[in-house]
Amino acid sequence: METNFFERVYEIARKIPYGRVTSYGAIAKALGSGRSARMVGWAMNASHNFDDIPAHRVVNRNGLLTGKHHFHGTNLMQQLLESEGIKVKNNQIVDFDIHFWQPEILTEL
DNA sequence: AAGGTGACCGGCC
DNA sequence: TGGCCGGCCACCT
Repeated sequence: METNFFERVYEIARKIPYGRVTSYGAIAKALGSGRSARMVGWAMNASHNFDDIPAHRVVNRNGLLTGKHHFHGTNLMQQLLESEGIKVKNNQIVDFDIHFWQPEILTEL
């Protein structure tokens, strides 16, 4: 078992419904460590090795597309979100609280 | 083996 | 109002 942490993050990321978004902190909280949001972000960094990870649905608590710079295209992330019916304005998700989806808390795995 | 980094978050000044 | 700092934990050099 190497880096099960990644799999846990991916497990939740994959559960993000279509047209919904979540924050790193929310995923971190789902993992049981609400303050380890950085790890979530880092895990998403490795998500490039997996095509099943909708990293574009994961943004920071501000609903800002902080990780868009890591995508292949500069505005690819925004296009993907808009493609799912999510409006993005100035690199920020409009009505983020509405589209926000909180993953189920994984008490144990 | 130790130190630095990171797609964050929350609090403090 | 906004900028700075600490915390958190895994990965990389």
